[in-house]
Amino acid sequence: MRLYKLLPDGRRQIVGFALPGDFLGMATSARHSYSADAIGAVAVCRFSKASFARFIEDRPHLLRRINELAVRELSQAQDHMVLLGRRSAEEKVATFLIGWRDRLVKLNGPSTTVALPMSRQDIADFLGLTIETVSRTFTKLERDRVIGILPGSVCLLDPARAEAMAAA
Amino acid sequence: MRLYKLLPDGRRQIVGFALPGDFLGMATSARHSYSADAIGAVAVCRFSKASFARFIEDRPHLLRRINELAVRELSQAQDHMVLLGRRSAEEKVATFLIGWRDRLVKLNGPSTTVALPMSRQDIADFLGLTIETVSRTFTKLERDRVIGILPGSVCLLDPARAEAMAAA
DNA sequence: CGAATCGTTGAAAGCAGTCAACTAGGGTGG
DNA sequence: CCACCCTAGTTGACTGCTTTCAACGATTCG
Repeated sequence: MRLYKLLPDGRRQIVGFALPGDFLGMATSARHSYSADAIGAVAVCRFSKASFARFIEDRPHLLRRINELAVRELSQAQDHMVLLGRRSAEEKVATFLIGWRDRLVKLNGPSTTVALPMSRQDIADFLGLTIETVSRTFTKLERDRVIGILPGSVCLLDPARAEAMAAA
Repeated sequence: MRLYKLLPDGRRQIVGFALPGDFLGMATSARHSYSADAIGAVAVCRFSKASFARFIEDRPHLLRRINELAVRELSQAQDHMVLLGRRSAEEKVATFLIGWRDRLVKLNGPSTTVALPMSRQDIADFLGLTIETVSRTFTKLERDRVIGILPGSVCLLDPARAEAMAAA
C-alpha cells in the first residue's frame, strides 16, 4: 500500500509504502494523519480504535511493542527527511532501490531482482521528484550498468555501486 | 536545541528544533537516531535509558503518554516530508515561520514578533535549502510586506498572507 | 483495431544552487 | 580607543539540476 499526504492543490507526498506485516494508523487522534490505498491485492486486519485501545489497556507488553514500532517509524521518517532535503536525484533513486530491496529480502529472502509494484509516479512522489526525473535516472543507472530495467521490477547488476550511492 | 542528521560528506538535515518541555531521544535501541546540540542556554533532565525503562515498567499510563508523543512526532515528521518533497522555497520559509510562531505562542502567549534563535544556516538545513536561498526568500517576503526582518527575529506584518502561503 | 494508460525521451525553461564579493556587528588586542 | 579580524548575513552574477512541456513508444483492455 502507499501512504501519502496531499496538499490542497493536489501535490502529493508519499510518506511510505506498507508491506505485509506492517502496522498502520497509530494516530490516536480522531483523524488519521495520512491517506492510504492499495497498490496490489491486500489483506488487512482492521480494529476499531476504541476496542483496540481497550484491548491494549491491560497488556503493557503490547503497548511497549507498539511504541517500539512508532519509534522505529519515526527514525525511518527522519532518514527520509535527509533524503528529501539533502540528496540528489540519483542518490534518491539508488537509496530507494537499496532500501526497498532490503525490505523485500527480509520478507522473501535474498533475490537479485527487486519487484517494484508501485508506479513511477508513486516513486516520484515518494522521492520528491517528477516522474520524468525518475524515469531518466532509471535509464541512467541502466546505462551505467548498475541496474537492469524489467517490467515491474529492476535487477541490481552492481549492488555495491548502488549501495555506495545510497551511502549512509 | 537543534536535532539533526549528517551524511558522510557533511551535508546536514535538521529534523527538528526542541523547545522547553520537549522530550528527546525515544529511540530504544543502543544508538540514538539523531544528534542534538544547544542553540542557546539549555536546562535538561537526563535519564539513563535502563533506569527510565524500569521506571516506566509499572506505569502504563506514562508509557501511553510517551507513545502519544512518539505518534505526534511521527505525524509532524510526515508533515515535514511533504514540505521537503513538494514545496517551493517561499512556501517552505512561510510554513516554517508560521509553524515556529505557533510553537512559541503556545509557550509564551501571543506575540506579533517571532524570535529566531537559530542561524540562517540552521533554517536552511531544516528546510532543505541553502543559506543564500533562505536569505533571499526572507528579503523577498520583506519586500512584499509580509514580514519585517529584525536581528534575531522577524515581525509578521501580514500573518494572513503568510498562512496562505503555508496553507495546509 | 482504437483508446487509454504508463513509461521513455527530447528540448527548453526556471528555480534553486554555487561562487564570490560586500556589509554589518562583536570581540580582541595593541 | 581604535584598528583588526572573524562571523553572520545579504546580494549579485552565473551555472546547472530538475522541472515543464511535448511528443513518442509500449502495453493493455474493451
